[in-house]
Amino acid sequence: MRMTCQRRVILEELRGVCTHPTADQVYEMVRRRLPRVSLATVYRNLETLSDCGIIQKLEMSGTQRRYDGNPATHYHTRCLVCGRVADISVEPCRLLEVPCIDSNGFHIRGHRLEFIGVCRDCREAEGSTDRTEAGPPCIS
Amino acid sequence: MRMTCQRRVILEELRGVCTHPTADQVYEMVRRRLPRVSLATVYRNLETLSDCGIIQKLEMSGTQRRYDGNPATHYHTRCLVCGRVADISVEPCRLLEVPCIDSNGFHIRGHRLEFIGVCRDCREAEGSTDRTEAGPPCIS
DNA sequence: CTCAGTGCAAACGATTTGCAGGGCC
DNA sequence: GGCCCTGCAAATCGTTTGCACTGAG
Repeated sequence: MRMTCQRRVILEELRGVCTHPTADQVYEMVRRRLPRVSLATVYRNLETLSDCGIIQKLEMSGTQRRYDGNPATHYHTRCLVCGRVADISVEPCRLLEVPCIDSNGFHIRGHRLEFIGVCRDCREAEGSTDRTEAGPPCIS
Repeated sequence: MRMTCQRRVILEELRGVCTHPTADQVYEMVRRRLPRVSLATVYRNLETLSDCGIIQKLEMSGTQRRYDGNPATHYHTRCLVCGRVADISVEPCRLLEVPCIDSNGFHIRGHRLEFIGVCRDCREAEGSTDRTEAGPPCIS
């Protein structure tokens, strides 16, 4: 794998953030340093880099793909309001990764786990506009 | 919600299989009974039915969406060779669903977990060359 | 009768690909 | 100097949407 200028900048930019950007966000970041770069190049390099295990491709819950400069196994939380993705400090469940045969004949080789939640910003935005603020103490 | 003919057939067909079909597979199934149905109608109804909690939308790792006629919470295994999806008999981890605030300020409301493996057919197809050993602890 | 639901076609958005040059090793 | 990599544009693919019409309640 050749370390071209584009590839290096993409990797540097991705490692420089903790936001798990989408391909077009990476494109915008890279474009500030390499104005003539193309989106296709960004896609191709993100693909190549994740194939090599240098970065991580995050594919879950039917949304736009995201990329993570940290190749180590760890889990993420996704905000169901704004889509933001953050790392979460849950230990990887190695138990679930022990190869085994399940009842349907599948040879299990791994798992994907992500958490769904609401980030602080979105909670504050929601909270200031509706129901939660005005309610009297709940006596249930 | 009106129970139109299209909606009823889509639901019946989806409940009649355990293959977790994609929208176009549902379309083909429905088309055998309603030849003039449109793919857009299938998409719209699958959306409506899952919004109502009657069926489940499965949005898994970067592939085509799939649908499940069983609305109860359960996990799935996906074959990394052929993409087939099957139920897996792992108890939902209720522990992970207890609302809590993580270290990044996310209010966790749920999680998504899927298992990745190779189905029996694909193992046999690629198979005689490699690992046939029985795996240790089995999850299911 | 009314309006949610339909079929059709066209739009859409994310990602991929064909191609003719350009530059890393 | 070979050939991997690039930029550009167009293609692809799953999914969604605008519109006029239809049929369930």
